[in-house]
Formats: sequence, C-alpha cells, structure tokens
Amino acid sequence: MKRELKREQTLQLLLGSTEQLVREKGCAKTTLNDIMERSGLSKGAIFHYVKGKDELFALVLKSKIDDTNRRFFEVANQPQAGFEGPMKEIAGSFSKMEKSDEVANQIFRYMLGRSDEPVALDILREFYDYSVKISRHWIETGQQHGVIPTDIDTEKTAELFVLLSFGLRMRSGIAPENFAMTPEDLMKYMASTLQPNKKEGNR
Amino acid sequence: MKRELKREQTLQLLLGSTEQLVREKGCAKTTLNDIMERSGLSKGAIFHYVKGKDELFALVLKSKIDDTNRRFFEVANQPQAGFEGPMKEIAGSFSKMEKSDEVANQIFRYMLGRSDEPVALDILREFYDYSVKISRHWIETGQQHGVIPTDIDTEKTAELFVLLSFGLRMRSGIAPENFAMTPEDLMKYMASTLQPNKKEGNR
Amino acid sequence: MKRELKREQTLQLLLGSTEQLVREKGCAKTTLNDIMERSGLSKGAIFHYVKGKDELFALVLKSKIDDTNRRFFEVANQPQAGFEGPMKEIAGSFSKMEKSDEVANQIFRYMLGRSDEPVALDILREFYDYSVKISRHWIETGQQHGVIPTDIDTEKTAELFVLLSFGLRMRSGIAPENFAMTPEDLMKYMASTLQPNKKEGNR
Amino acid sequence: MKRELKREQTLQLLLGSTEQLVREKGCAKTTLNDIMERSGLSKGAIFHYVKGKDELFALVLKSKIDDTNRRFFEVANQPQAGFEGPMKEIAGSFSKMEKSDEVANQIFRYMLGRSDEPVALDILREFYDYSVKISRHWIETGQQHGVIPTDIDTEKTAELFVLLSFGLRMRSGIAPENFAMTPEDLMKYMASTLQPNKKEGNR
DNA sequence: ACATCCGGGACACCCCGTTATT
DNA sequence: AATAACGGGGTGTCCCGGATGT
Repeated sequence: MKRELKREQTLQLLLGSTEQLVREKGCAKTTLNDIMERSGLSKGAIFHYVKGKDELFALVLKSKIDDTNRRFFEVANQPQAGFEGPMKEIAGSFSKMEKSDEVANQIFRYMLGRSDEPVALDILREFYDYSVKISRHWIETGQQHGVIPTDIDTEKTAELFVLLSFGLRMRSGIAPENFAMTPEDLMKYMASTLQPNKKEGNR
Repeated sequence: MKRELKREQTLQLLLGSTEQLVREKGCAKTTLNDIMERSGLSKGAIFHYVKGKDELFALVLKSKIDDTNRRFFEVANQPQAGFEGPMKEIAGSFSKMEKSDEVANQIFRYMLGRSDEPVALDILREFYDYSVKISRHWIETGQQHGVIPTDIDTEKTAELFVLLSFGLRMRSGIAPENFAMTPEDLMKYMASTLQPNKKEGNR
Repeated sequence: MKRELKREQTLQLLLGSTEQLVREKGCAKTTLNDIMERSGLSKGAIFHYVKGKDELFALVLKSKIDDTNRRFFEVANQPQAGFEGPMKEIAGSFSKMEKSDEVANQIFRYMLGRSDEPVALDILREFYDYSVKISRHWIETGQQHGVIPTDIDTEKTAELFVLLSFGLRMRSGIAPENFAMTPEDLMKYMASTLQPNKKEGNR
Repeated sequence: MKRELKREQTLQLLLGSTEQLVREKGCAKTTLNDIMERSGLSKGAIFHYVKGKDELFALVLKSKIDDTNRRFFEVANQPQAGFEGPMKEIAGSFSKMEKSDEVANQIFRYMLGRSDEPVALDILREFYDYSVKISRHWIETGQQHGVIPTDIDTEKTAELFVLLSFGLRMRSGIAPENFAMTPEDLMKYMASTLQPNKKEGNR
C-alpha cells in the first residue's frame, strides 16, 4: 500500500519538475541534469521510473491530454447537457491547443523531431490514434444529441479534425501572433462543415 | 569565376550527402560524422558553409520546397492552362507532402522538435510564412482563372490550407498507413470548400 | 566503504596522469585526449570527477601546495626546533618554487593565462589567499621563536613575500638560467629585512 | 611610400581592435573571429601581418610597454630634473602596473599561460630581459643623480625589482582589492632598500 | 525494491592555422 | 596583397548502462 503511494508521489514529483522545466526552457534544452536538480532525484532513480528521456516527456504529454479529455467527458456526460455543452468544450479544446496547453504542444513537437527513434514513434502513433478516437467520440456525441447529421463520414471527418488540430499544435509554437485564422474561426468553420444547412463557410 | 563554381559544387555535395543520409536514417540519427564521411569534407569545411546542423538541414529543406514551387509556377504560368493545370498541381503537391517529399517532411518535423532554439525557430517561421504566401498565391491564381469565387476570405482560407498541409506533413511520419482521409479526399474536400455551389462536403 | 576507496584511487590515478603529462609537455599542450589515454579513463569518467580541464589542473596544483606546506609545518611544530628549522624550510620552499616544484609553477602560470574564466579566477584567488595565509603563518612562527621582531607590519610583510614568490614562480618558467638574483640571495635579503640589526641588505 | 603607410595603418587598426577586445573580454576569450569582425580584416590578411594569435598579442604588449618607457625616459633625460623626476616616474610605473595598464598585464598573464609554446616563450624572455634592462637603467639613472648609493649590487637589485613588478602584474588580475601592501607602500619600501641610511623598512 | 555513483562513448560546436585562388 | 576554402583537433555536454550499496 504505502509502497505504491510513495511510488505515485515520486512519479508525480518527477513529472511536475519536468513540466516546469519544459515550460521554462523548452524540451530540447531541458537536460536530465536539470531534472535531477529540480526534482532532487538521482539519475538512477529517474531511470527506475522511465526508460529514458523520451518516455519521461511522453508521460507528461499523456497526463496533459488526459486532463483535457477528462474535462470534456465530464461535461458531455451530464445528461441534461444540450449540444452547447460538449460543443463548447470542443471549441475550448481547440483554443487551448494553441494557447494554454503549450506544454503539451512543446512536447508533441519535440517528439515529432525524434520520430526516427522507435520509442518516440510509438508514442506519436499512440497519440495519433488516441486523438482520432477522441475526435470520433466527439462527433458521435454530437450525433447522439441530434445536432450533427448522421450521414457524414464519421471516420474521415474525425481525421480531418485531427489534421487541423495537429496543424494548430504546430503553429502555436512557431507562427507569429497576427494570423488571420484564429482557433475560433476554425471552430465556426468546422461547425459549418458539420451543419451544412446553416452553413456559411469561411467567407 | 572558378571560386564561385567551386563553392557551389561543394555546397551541393554537402546538401546532397545530407539529403541522402536523412533519407537513409532520419534527421536525429544523422550525425556530423556521418556527413563528413559521406561528403568527404572535414568538420571545419562544413562549418565554413553552415553555422550548424540546424542550418544545414534548413538549407536542404529550402531547396526541396523551392523545387516543388518552381514546378507549380511553371505550370500555373502557362497561359493556355485552364484551371485544371494549377489545381492538379496543388493536388499533386498535397499528395507529395505525404509521400514522395518525405525528406522535406522529416526535416520539417525535426526542426519542429528544436523550436526552442532561436535558429530553428527562425527557419520555421520563414517556412510558415512562405507556405502561407504560396497558399495565397494558389488561391489567387484560381480566382484569376475564374474557378474560385472572389468573395471568400483569402487570408483565412490560405491559412486553413496551410494548417491542413502541416497536419499532413506530420501524419506522414507517424500515422499508420490505413487512414480514411487520404490526401485525395482532402483535395476534394478543399475544392468543395472553394466551390460551394457544387458543394457536397465530406460526406 | 569500497565506494570511497575506489573513488579515491581513480582520482589519484587521474591526478597522477595529469601531473606526468604536464611535466612532459606542459599544460597547454596536454589535451583531454592525452589524459584519457594515459589514465585509461573515458571522457565521461573524467568529467564525473572534475568540471573541466581547469579544475583538474587546479586539483593537481592544490595537492602540490599541500605537500609543501605539510612538510613546513611538520618541521615548524617540532617543539625543540630553533629558528633554523622553520627558516630553513622557508628557504627551501623558495628554492623549490623555482626548481623542483616546476609542475606547480607550470599550472600556476597556466591558470594565470586563463584568469578571464571565472573558474580559473576563483582558483587563483584562493591560491593567493592561501599563499598570504601561509606567509603570515611563517612570520608569526618566526616571531614566536623570538627571531623575528614583533614590531613589523605582519600583513604587509606577508604580502611582500607573496609578491616575491609569485615573481619567482614566473621567472622559473621563462627566464634564462644565468640570473644574478638567486633564490638563496633572495632568502638572505628577506632575512635581512626581518632582522634589521644584523642587516646588510642586498649589497 | 604609400605602401608602407597603408601597411602601418592596417597594423594599427589590427592592434587597436585587438586591444579593445582584450579590454572587453579578456585574452583567452578573444578569438580570431572576433578580431576579424572588429577590424574588418579577413583571416588571411591578419596572418599577413602576424604569424599567429600569440604574436598579435605580443605586439600589443610591446606597444604598451614602449609607451610607458618612452614616458619614463622623456622625464629622466630632462637635464634639470632632480631625483624626484625619475623616481616619481618609477613610482608611477609601479602604480600603473597594477591599475591603468591592465591590458598589458592581461596579455602578460596570457603569455605566461602559453609558455609551453616556443613563440610565447621567446616573447616572455624578451619581456623579462627588457624589464631587467629598464630596471637597471633606472637604478643607474638614480646613481648618476647621486641619490642611489653606488655600492649596491646593481644587477641583483634590478632583478629584485623585476620580480616584484612581476608579482604586481599578477596580483592585479587576481587578488581582491583590499590588500595591505599597496604599490605605494612598495615604492617606499624599495626606496628604503636603496637608501639604507634613511632606512625605516616596512614596519 | 530503491537509490547512488562510476564510467563510457558519442556528439555538436568552435577555433586556429594552411593551402589554393584571384 | 588579400580572400575564401578547407583541414583537423580540442572541449564540454549529454544520455545512458551497469556496478555498488542500503
């Protein structure tokens, strides 16, 4: 019992320290030494919990995404919630992708740069599949609430959204601030894609 | 005369060797030693041409993109070309983004992972701006040919396309092969976005 | 237990190899590669013990000085020793500074040339303070034995001696052999400074 | 004619840039690249004027010392000057050694750290000999003015002064500010050494 | 089981000087 | 005389495995 608790605590400490450091100086510049210093753990200790730096970052990324999605489904599963509930959450999610959730994006981009490495590749694949799954789940939720037509190609649409979200994640780190296509615009655009009768498109 | 020629040759040798190696083993696994070996140049010589590994990769990336775009404008500027000409090139471009142009994608993803570093960031920004510019140019070309409505928000649409293209560039390196949303689907989808009267959307 | 022993051994091996190499080819020409080869240790191992080449040299220097001073105080603290004991040791020390202790001098001069670097500067400062402390201690020992007048300005005299010793350390590496002012002369001169009644000065 | 002028100008530019840089960031941290940038000269051009970095620094050092000594002899050779004239200049010189002439000291220390290298060693030897010569000249000047006894050992005393001056040059770069033995003290001390009848020593 | 230390090898970057070219 | 191309070597950093201790 106590063992597990301790383990969990140490892991959280490790993840927390890493997240802090990534926020402060980016992934590439965060070294194991930094993490050792910040967390107070020794190198050996860290390697007891993760197989390497990549997996460490992956864990932080995962925890971030889990947070986001937990929030989404909490809202979506409230029986009384209308379409606005989940839809707003999706919108928020998209926004977040570019702004507040910067740590997740940084790590995501970092992993992308290491996709040569099998470990990193696995993580990315998992991340991709997971994203599609979530996206699909969003659409299906919308369909259950009767606000998304049931005749669209769910799979393709889900993937479309994921591609866009990936695009956003990338742009968040590199693009200048003054872009025309805001996440909000994008949301509207996506909504119009899903509700063609009210469609106005991106004009 | 001879000086410049020599310089150009050596630079091409350097870039060529690098491209080869990236194709063979990826960016992260390609070391300076590999490049030295393959090109026959010394470390000092390499640093005479580029400021570091990042800039080296950036040059390769740039040359790749230039190739692609040169081809596009060659087609687009043929006076007799109907809309099909440039549009096909766009389609081809999108396809290429995910398939044949894999070296460019690899480097792009690699740079993404190093966006902490100012040098890499600069390159990425430049790449982003360039992509938007090209995208805008595509749309305007389409409009001049009378096949794209002139009342759309050119800027937003251009950025939308770039986001999607970024998404594709990423997916190309990580996703499993069996995705539903192919580049071809995407092209059709984008075309429908641009020609709403014939619109069928992604269903 | 075993851990500490091993550490100590490796450190001694490292320091020993470095000292050898300095003796053979000087500081500037001694590279890390040389040290790796001679000691059989890897670069990683070396950097596990020291922060860099400077610190490595500093450790060797320190050990040398400690040796010298240990010998001095062993003699000085023999209760029955007259003034001749410690005074002879001082003389010997001065002699040594220019001759047998050449490794220490080489390192000292090397550090001097790197005093831009904060690390090197720290070491030099420490070395200076230490030298003054020892010098003062020498004088006080002489005073306790009643052979050095107690009315001199201890601090200034101590610093004077240090300046001279620094001068000697430098000259040892650069000057031609046939100088007029030998360490022995200098000793006599200093003694006369301290015992003005018997003074004859440097004539 | 014009050739020589041009050459002289370029050399002065080179030396000036180097001196600036040394003042700003120290010898060790001043790279050839820095110098190229600052002076606007290419690497090849620099190597036309000097054989290497060491010689470049040496030239700067030499020019500095020449300045100092030119000033000394200007004063000393004024026929009406009493002993105070040259003696004050000596005092000033000593002061300068530790304070205003910091660039010369930095270079001197730098060369010391490279005394493994024959080039550097030659320069240092030359510098030592030159210093002794000057010191001797000072003493002889004093003797001609009848204020320094003629029965002292000129050679030894000259060397003693040089050793002290070397000590000062070193201390200037490394020691804390609050030392007891100031250059002024030292001057008085040296004066007392030279005029034993009025001697008070360092008490 | 968990934590720590020792050690290894690879890598990027930088820097000085030389050789070829103009 | 001046510039640019090039060579080769050095340093510090980093990630990680495996031995060692608790």
